[in-house]
Amino acid sequence: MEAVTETMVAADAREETRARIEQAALDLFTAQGFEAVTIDEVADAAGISRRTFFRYCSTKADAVWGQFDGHVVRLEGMLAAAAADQPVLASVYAAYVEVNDYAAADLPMLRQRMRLILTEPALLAHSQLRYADVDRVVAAHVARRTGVAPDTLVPRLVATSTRAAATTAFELWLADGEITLGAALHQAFDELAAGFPSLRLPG
Amino acid sequence: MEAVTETMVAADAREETRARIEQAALDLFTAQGFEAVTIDEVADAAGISRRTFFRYCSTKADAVWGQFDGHVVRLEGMLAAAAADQPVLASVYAAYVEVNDYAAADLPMLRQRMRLILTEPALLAHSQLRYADVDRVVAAHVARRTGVAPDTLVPRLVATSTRAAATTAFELWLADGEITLGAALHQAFDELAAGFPSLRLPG
DNA sequence: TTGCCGGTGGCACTGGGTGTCACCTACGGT
DNA sequence: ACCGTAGGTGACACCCAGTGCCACCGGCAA
Repeated sequence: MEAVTETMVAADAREETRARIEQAALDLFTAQGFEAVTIDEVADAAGISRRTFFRYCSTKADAVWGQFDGHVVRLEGMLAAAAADQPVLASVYAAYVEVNDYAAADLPMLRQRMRLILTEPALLAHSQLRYADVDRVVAAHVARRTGVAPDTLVPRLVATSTRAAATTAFELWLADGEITLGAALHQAFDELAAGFPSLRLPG
Repeated sequence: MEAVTETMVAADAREETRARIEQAALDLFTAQGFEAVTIDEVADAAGISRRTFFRYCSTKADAVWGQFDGHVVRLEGMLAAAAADQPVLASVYAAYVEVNDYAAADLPMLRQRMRLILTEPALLAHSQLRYADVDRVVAAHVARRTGVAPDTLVPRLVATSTRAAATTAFELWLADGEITLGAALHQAFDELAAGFPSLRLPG
């Protein structure tokens, strides 16, 4: 459409379309609610056909998640590269903080995305499927480090409860508005790793 | 259909129909997979119409969960009745164990149900919506006990991570076949409450 | 008998998701 | 310049979950 467009290779055009879909979906879902928006409306807003929408996003809910697969891969890489002498829980904690260390420019979109995911029931449900991938990666890391099978108690429990901590940190970050995402993660992980010390303080 | 049926009041007939739907759904989903079974097939197997199915279960996934609302209510009651001098985490732990103390006769159906929920992606996603109710109840209890708002870090974190522990215990119970559900819950909660002590043991 | 009422089934409709095909465009080979 | 191919796209038809509406049928009270 413009001078820039002319020089675009196919991959670039694809990426640009993907971004348009994502932005259209986030805006429409935020304005009208996830259920109230039709895929036809998202497709129209993104300037593509309904059929093409499903070639980019396998599900209506997928449109909200963007490049989440890349996050899981990055998390996996960080865990694999963690220092061998670092305590297991600390390595998981550090990887979660690092993978969620967004540039300031990305924070508004992240807020929009997470608000939708934590607010809209259908998206909250769908999130479980995405988080299951994260859990597998974390459980595999814990299992490797402790020398047990990945489907035993401790790896699974560490994976699910650290993810619960991360999700809680996101909720806190969304609701507060003041606190940093990193600070929220820090608080949540400290509570978890120490067995909820603040519950033992005088009421 | 039989002599017993003649004496049934409306409420009894409704309960009997509900049970037939649940059993038909569990069996069909187990045999052919959740996605592969149509609601028409479940309705036919239960001897009702498709439209009536939706009067008993608001969702295809709901057919698997049975009387789960009652469990949440019971959990809430147990937490409210917990001794005031009992540590908060211990009261949550005890309530989870008690609400999951099934009669031996109910265990096969529970196994079938939980296997589906933890195995089928659509049901796993849906479970997040059911568990959100549990989390609210637990968070409210922790908040009441600690004198903070229910939507702050500690209540939310305790709720999500204890539920993560319970879910992990269910996974363990399903996969193992030997271990008791109560024993699995015990192991998971002990790990969680002590900050994952087994991670500090020699490799 | 009449009128009401709760549960049921049938029907039509919306909307998410998939399979299929025809088209078009960019590219490499001749 | 021509042709063939391959990948992205749009249009269409289809399946199925879920909803609204109405007609029916049973029991029950006046």
